[in-house]
Amino acid sequence: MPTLRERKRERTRQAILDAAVALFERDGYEATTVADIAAAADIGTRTFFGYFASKEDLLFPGGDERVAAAVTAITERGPADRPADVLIRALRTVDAAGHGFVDRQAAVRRQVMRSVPAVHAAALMRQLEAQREIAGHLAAAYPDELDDVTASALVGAFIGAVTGAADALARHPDREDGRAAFLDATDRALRPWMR
Amino acid sequence: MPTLRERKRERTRQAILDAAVALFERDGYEATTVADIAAAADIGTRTFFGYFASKEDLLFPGGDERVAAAVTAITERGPADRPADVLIRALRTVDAAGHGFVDRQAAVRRQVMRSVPAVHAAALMRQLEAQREIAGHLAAAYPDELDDVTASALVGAFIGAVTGAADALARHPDREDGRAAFLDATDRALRPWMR
DNA sequence: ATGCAAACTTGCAATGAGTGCAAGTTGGCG
DNA sequence: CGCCAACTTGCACTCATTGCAAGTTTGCAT
Repeated sequence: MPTLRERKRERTRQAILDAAVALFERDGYEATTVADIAAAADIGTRTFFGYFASKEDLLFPGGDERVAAAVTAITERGPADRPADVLIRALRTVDAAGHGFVDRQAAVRRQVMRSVPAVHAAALMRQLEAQREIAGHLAAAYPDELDDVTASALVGAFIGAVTGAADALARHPDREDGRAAFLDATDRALRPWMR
Repeated sequence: MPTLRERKRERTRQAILDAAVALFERDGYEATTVADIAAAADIGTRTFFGYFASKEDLLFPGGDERVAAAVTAITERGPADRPADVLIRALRTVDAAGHGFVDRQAAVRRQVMRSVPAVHAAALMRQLEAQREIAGHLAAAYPDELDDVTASALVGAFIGAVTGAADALARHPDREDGRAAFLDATDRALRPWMR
């Protein structure tokens, strides 16, 4: 069992996150001040920054499960798999994983990303870091054929295709065939690598 | 000839940019305040925001020539060119264009992007907008085979490969074979589309 | 249980970006 | 010449974020 201090810290952290999500949903991201959040979580405003380095960080708590899934796909590659095969499998895994559950956290994040450019920018930054990590693992998995730069180019191409499609789709609010269009578009963009 | 008002405005705008670049070079981006810049350009601090919406904007003045080059490549496509062929040619054009001239502006921008995450994030945001624009033109050029989403996926893949490689390369400060490694990496990542 | 050091909380004062407003200037044009 | 729109600027204000110093609380060894 974690120590009292740790349990307490975790509880406070959760309280902050819960308060923040509730306020963001009710008043919007920009209209909610850090002071509001701290008050709602019943801590001093100054204390907030002991838990989150910035207001933006509230929208990206914890690590990215998608990175973990990709790394797993790399680790569990088959002997006949080429680097591109591994990335294809990784995409499928991630897609299958992040399906069905609609967590409030993520819903708010998407909403805020649409309206606050700085937050969208922050998300892109995290995506870049994710690419770096995945590329590092991929290069390590194929030391004889891929150097860091080539692995990064490859991962960049795959993730770029997926996010490009997702971004384009996000700008068509209507469109009920979203998922199908997304799968079709990424499939066509990445087909040259499939076999 | 533009009106006096316009000439004046342009002169002031340049003065602000020049002052900013000089100060960024001397003291660094973060150590330079907007008030400093305004003072150096001999205008009121408040006036600064009538010329640039934010301090970050100083690093990204004017439109992206790379977008223009890509659009040109799309416009001047040959009858036998597939979408991917056009994008390949666009990359070559851009690469050839942005070669040789080392403008101070761009040098400062790269330097600042390395040290200030928020600025790097802003750059990624602009890149996304560039992708959107290019994808829009590409989809318009191939109305029968590409919809918005597929075009975006394709453009995302190409730009993703390039920036992935560039990012990886930027993290190896040493390495004198930079350009060669970059060309090799993007070539390998995009080869499946070449013919 | 006792007591000390490390970790945590908080208020206070600053800094710096960005904004709304209202008063004063200046350029464009009939 | 005279009016209107555009431009400039100072002022006051909101907010995120940080450094600091003064309390509090916990972990842990004695």
